[in-house]
Amino acid sequence: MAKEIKSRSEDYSQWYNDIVRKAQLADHSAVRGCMVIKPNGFAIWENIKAQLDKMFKETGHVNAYFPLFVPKSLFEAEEKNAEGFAKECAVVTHYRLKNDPAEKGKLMVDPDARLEEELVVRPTSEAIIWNTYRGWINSYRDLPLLINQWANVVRWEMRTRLFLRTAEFLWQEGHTAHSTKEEAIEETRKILAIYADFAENYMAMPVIKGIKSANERFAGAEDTYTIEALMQDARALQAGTSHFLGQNFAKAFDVQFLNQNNKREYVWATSWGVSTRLMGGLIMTHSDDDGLVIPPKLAPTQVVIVPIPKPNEQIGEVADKIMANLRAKGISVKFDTDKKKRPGFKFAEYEMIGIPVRIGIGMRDLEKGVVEIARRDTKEKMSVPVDGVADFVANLLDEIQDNLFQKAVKFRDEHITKADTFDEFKEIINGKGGFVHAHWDGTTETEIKIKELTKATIRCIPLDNEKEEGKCILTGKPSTQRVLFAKAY
RNA sequence: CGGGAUGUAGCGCAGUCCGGUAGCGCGUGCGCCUGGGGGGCGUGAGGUCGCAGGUUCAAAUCCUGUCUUCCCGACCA
Repeated sequence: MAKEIKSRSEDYSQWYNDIVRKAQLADHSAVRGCMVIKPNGFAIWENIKAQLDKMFKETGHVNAYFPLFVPKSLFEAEEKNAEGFAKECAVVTHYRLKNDPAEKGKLMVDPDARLEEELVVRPTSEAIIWNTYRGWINSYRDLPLLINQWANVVRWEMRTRLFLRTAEFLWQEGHTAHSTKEEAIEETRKILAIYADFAENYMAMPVIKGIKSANERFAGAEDTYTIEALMQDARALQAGTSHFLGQNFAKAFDVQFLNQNNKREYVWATSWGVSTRLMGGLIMTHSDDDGLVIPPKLAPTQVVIVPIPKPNEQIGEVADKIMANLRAKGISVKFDTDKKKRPGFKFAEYEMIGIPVRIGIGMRDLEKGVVEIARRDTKEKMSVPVDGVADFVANLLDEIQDNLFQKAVKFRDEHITKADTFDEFKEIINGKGGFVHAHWDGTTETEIKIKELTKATIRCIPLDNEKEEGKCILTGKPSTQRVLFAKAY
């Protein structure tokens, strides 16, 4: 059978689309720019969600749910935020349809059912949440308020790609209120650390923690912190953001509290989010020309057992025993008893959908008391005695998780390059790509100019950045540190 | 939102220029043979040609409109 996935070297975009389709992660829908997340894709998202949710709760956050619609007057209250999102908002103007008198069987918007005030479909929930918080916060005893919500949001994007940028997407958005600036900044950084921990230790996707330039900052924030990952095509992906909002929203929505000295103060705020975009990052960090590769910690099914050539009683017995042992260790496993498909076909199919470990059991193996274990990341195959399978697989899953991360780290590190002149800068951006570590004079004007000339943007100023005197690569003006540039998704 | 492509069977495509009532490969149903990396032979099923109008004796094909998807740009998580 012909290869069904375009190779990465031939056409990276097409490869990505092929993976999403062939691994049955998502489909396009009847609605422009909106996707259907299929069971294979949603199962991974559920794992992402479960782990993050646990981490949020361990740090004192609780979940709640706020409405999809935001009255326009609330939405516009925080000016910068409203301005930032205005161009991509869906707006509800009517609340009723009626039969179209001109065309039988058709419906039309009832012109008599215009809303007095339009409702904005949330592109993010700060407005509705801060309007609500005003009623919840009275005293310093009510603080901090640490709330998260899992929700869908809508941003009317011109150009969409499955998972990476869709008009509607799923995400979590945390919205916290604090009595001091320091505590809010600490919260912002704490969440960033959780995101980085999750990205690296669960997704096996190395990230750089940093702070955004003014130009790339979230509208309405004082500071935006980010985790930036690098995809296999050497383009950067913003994988999560955590915002220190200062008192902007507290002032816009008049959220004040009485401090211990009985004085009224505005609260300090944060917001933070990661979205289904992480799925895109996961795909583009690990997958290869044979299909999806999922790190074991997020794989809905970690191990699949394939009988060779087809199941019989003896193979079934061994498979059952192995499954029981694996499950006792908390490993998810599936036994493929489908008699209609051939082993070779199953091998290819499970590689396509990214199951980390495959166990092949045939009569020839059983005569020797072994099974064949194949790992998805390296395609390596090993013979392992039946009795030791559970321990072997448990170790192997850890090893795969680690190997995926190390491989990604190596690639990322090889694609961080220093540039000291603009010619060098352009050569790297247009050549090997990746992050370019270069001096910048700190002005938005220069940043925009560089973007116009090279399409590279400032991804972040790394938190662990070393201070270093230098000259801006474009203007030659003095600079105190290098920042990371890259072409980004 | 601008430029360029695209839409025909589940998937990938040909047919469109030069209108005449739809075809190929893969998949799929059934049968037999096979069986340690996407099997072989045989025999079937499956499409109001994206949608809506129009021209015509006749439209996948020509015209108009509209929508989808992809690529490039602008915008953006």
